[in-house]
Amino acid sequence: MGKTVALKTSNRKEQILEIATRLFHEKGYNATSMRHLAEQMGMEAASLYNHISGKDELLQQICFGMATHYNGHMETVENEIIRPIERVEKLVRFHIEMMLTHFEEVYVTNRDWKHLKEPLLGNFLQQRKAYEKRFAQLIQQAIDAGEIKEVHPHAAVLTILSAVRGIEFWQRNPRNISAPQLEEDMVRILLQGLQKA
Amino acid sequence: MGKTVALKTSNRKEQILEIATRLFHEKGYNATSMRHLAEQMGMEAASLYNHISGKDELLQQICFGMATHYNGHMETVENEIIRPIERVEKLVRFHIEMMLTHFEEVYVTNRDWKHLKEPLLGNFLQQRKAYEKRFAQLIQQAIDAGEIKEVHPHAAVLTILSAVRGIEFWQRNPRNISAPQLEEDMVRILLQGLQKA
DNA sequence: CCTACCGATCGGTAGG
DNA sequence: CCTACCGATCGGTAGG
Repeated sequence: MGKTVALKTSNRKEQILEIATRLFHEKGYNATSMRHLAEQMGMEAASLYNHISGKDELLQQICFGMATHYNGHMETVENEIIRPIERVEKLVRFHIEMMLTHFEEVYVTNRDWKHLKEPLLGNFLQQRKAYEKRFAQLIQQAIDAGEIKEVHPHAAVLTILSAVRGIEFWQRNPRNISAPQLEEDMVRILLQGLQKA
Repeated sequence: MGKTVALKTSNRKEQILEIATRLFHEKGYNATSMRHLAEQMGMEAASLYNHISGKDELLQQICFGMATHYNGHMETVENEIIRPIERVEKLVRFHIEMMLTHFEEVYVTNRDWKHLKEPLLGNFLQQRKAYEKRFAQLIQQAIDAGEIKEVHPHAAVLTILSAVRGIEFWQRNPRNISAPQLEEDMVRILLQGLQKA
């Protein structure tokens, strides 16, 4: 019986996190009230605090979950035995696919990490900075190998990350370009450029 | 004397708008309180309402000012007698330069336009959609002229606009890449691509 | 441009 | 999981 209760609590917590992710995405962290979240859960606002410590915790779960996910993938790519430029392309594709498959979590993390509180805010920024550095190093290796043009590695990382992030503005309607097509076009523009040779 | 008062009021309004732009950039629209804005102006919150109709008006001024600025430039580029790809490059450079020279206004517009209220929200979205369509048409013309690869024009616009917008995450410190260098690298990546031919 | 104030809403707690 | 409630803060108004 104790086990049942524990499981139920755990599921409840996950449910809250799922709905919070959706609401944060729709309205933003600040504009999402605990009362609205509770309403969507079919309970009173006060009852939420039996499952979570506060609004903060929900944002933390989302942001640090994403950070762990990205770091894990970076590790994998670094350990693959492939050409540097293939590593870069894999990273670009991974970022695009994360935008497509984990849209809400990525979106919320990108926009709302600023509302994390210290010392978690500092921790998060440190992780992101370290991630971008590893990304830039892979680009530098591709430059050294003569596979990529001699651009500033950090400018390249910035261009890639922000271009990909722009997928959040992409209109997902049937009359528009499809997801796989968007991925191919974006990878092509970033690697081969718009201009015809 | 009436003239003096009118002038003073006008200056005061511009002052409020300047400070509001800075605060909106730092904290976001929702998190910026009229009390904090008033404090920065050296007055009480209630006094702000002698110069402006409400918090809404400040956001409107910023967002529609930017929209007008971008639309005006688009008109200019469309009327220039140059090759299609040169038009595209001019637009890319204009967007980058706007991010560098009107940083706070562009940043606030990009992030906080969602807080505009109807019917202005609809009007703004309509303007943005029309702008992106004109941008896509210029790209289509460059494709037709054989100057740009056959990508989906909207994918290209999305990639360009979001890559440029990413400049908001760029660290402006002396140890980092300079603004003109960033512009050149970004234009080069978008037009010629990262990969060496 | 100020004092004084309003109704609304917020995140969160006490106690059961 | 609920009722009842707290202190804080919000955008904005009345009246001068």
